[in-house]
Amino acid sequence: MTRPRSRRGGGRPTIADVARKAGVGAITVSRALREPGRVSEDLRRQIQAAVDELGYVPDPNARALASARAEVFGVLVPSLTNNVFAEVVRGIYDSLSDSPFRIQIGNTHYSGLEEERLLQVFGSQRPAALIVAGIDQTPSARRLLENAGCPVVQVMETGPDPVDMMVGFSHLDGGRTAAEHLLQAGYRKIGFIGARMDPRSQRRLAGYRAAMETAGLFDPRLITTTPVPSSVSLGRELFRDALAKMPTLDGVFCNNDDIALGVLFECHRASIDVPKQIGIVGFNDLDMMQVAFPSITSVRTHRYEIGTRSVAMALAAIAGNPPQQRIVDLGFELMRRESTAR
Amino acid sequence: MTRPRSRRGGGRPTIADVARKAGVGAITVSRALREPGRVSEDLRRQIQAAVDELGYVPDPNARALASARAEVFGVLVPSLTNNVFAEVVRGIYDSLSDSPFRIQIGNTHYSGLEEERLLQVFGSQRPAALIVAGIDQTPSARRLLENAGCPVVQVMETGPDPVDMMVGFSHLDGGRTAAEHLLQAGYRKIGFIGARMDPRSQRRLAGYRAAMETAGLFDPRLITTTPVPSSVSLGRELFRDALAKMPTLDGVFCNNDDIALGVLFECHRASIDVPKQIGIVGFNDLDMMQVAFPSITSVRTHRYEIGTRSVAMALAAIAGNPPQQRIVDLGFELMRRESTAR
DNA sequence: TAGACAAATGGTAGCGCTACCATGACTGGG
DNA sequence: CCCAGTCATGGTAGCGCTACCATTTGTCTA
Repeated sequence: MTRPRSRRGGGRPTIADVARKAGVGAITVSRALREPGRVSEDLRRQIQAAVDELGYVPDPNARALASARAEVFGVLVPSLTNNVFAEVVRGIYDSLSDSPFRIQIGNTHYSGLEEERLLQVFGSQRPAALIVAGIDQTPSARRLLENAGCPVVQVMETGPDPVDMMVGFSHLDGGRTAAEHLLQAGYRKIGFIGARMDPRSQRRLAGYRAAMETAGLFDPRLITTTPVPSSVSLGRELFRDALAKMPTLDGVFCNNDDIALGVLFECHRASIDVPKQIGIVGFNDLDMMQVAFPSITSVRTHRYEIGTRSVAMALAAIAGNPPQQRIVDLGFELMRRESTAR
Repeated sequence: MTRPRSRRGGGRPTIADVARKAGVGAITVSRALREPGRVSEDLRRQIQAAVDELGYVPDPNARALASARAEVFGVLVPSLTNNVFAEVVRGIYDSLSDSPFRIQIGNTHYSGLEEERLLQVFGSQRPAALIVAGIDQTPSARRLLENAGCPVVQVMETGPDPVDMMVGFSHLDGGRTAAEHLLQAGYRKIGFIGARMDPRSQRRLAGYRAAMETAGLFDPRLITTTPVPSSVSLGRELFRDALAKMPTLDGVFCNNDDIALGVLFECHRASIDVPKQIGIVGFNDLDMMQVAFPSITSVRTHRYEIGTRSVAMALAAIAGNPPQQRIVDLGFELMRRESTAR
């Protein structure tokens, strides 16, 4: 016995209601909504009128089930509050705001295991594309990405071996450039200060180290790091530690701008002249770097563009035109400012 | 003619595969996964073994379609990069990480129309709960929230008329407290500097104004605002404008900490003594406020807790125990620091 | 010991949509 | 003028899961 349209769903209009009202088949409604070109002008108008009148909104869940593909971009980042990733995510959102795709963000907390778990969760939805931060996935996470059955973009870094596509830049080169700039400015005892030493920070450190070794000035005691998450106050503390360890320090390359700001404030507090006694270089070039007094030299990275570019590549791949260039290096730019001008 | 299990879905194991392998009905598998208590110990073990062996992961789309309810929390914030909302979102994520609920974030860009559009999109998924920033929804957005058919939590602010539940604090009181503090510290020509004057900023301004009027010191020329999004560099510029307009300014209450930091840097640059010549108060109390030199007085808000609390309330409501207290005021705390200690 | 009742399990029928094929109406080339 | 080829439309059969109702078995009370 068929109950009379019980509507356990709650009474929202369905595609069948629209079809009935427009006097066409359900499929035609479905097509009119998804591939308007394949439905005649006339019917399209009729259907649109019925849609408007009923206030019909397609059910994305039913759509995903029937087509075996959800209109969802899965995005995996290690942190939600770190401004760097927030900018990437903003770029992704802005690029997708006029598309039918929804976005689902996963926060891995810098954990490979959490990344695997989230990849599993995301994969179960059959997303349209996946955007993941970093290139250091665990072997099993990498396997999940390879078998995701959708375009995958690794962002923030470039490397030799993409799962599918990549957009980012070389953190090693960025670190080297920062250190070389300090060397050219005449600083010699240049420290490295870093918090939350994730793989990208490690590569910046490696770049710093390469530059220092080339100059014959490397000394492991110049390095001060901690696994603790980065913050301005931590920058201050780490700088104090670094000075205690090596009182003759005359420059610092900071892992990121928060740390650099903490260093600057500690210099103010301890009446250390910047840039005369200490040169400071940050990383990412947040807005505040140019406003600080003195303004702080930093390596500008193109975070928002990484987000928009990754979406563009994924959309192209979804449309069947995978970009010819699978690895996109957006580079970086050294912004020279007062903090290293002596 | 039934084709032999065509699996247009792509060959992943389904609940029927698990049921067959475990020698039980599909429903029993479904129950074992969702309400283990209702399935006998024996079968539960058998089913778990089959799930593990096949690597079965339930399809959330099919689940949502069948149960008319998606395991999704919809979250609407006006900005992704503003640290304030990022903290709220982080609290939401952390509270939900061990639950089956996924999170979908919408970025309204401070636009009521965009908020309506996103509410429509979210609603079509039949989310388990909605968390939205602010209490100033457009009438039609409010209607969408009322008819969402799920718990709704408005966050960041409290007000008299919740759609369903609320977690936040009074921005008016926060603004008043900041201004009163400056007054008590002996400042008289106290300016208000604000960017992106969203409704919350407007209420902070109203609180400032109330305090100034009570003291008989209000002057509209003390107010400097702009609709432009907030940033540290903008803080610097607005402070310059404010000083040009009113050279005798001796204190500023800043809309937020970014602005306050910009003001501090400009003071450094212009050799204006803080706190002697100018007192500065920020809002939100980001980490850097306590590290700045001089450290900056700010109104600490409990953003992460707003996130965790809103989830707790929503989960309780989903479980059928809506909290007795529908409006939760988490308050704020004035952090007195060097920038107002003269 | 019968009857009532709860606990454990299963079958059926969709949820709302789209893939896949079928159909009929045209079009155009030989 | 016929038939292949295209275009517009529709019907059918699921996608993978769960709500809703059986059905069976065991347990307790009168």
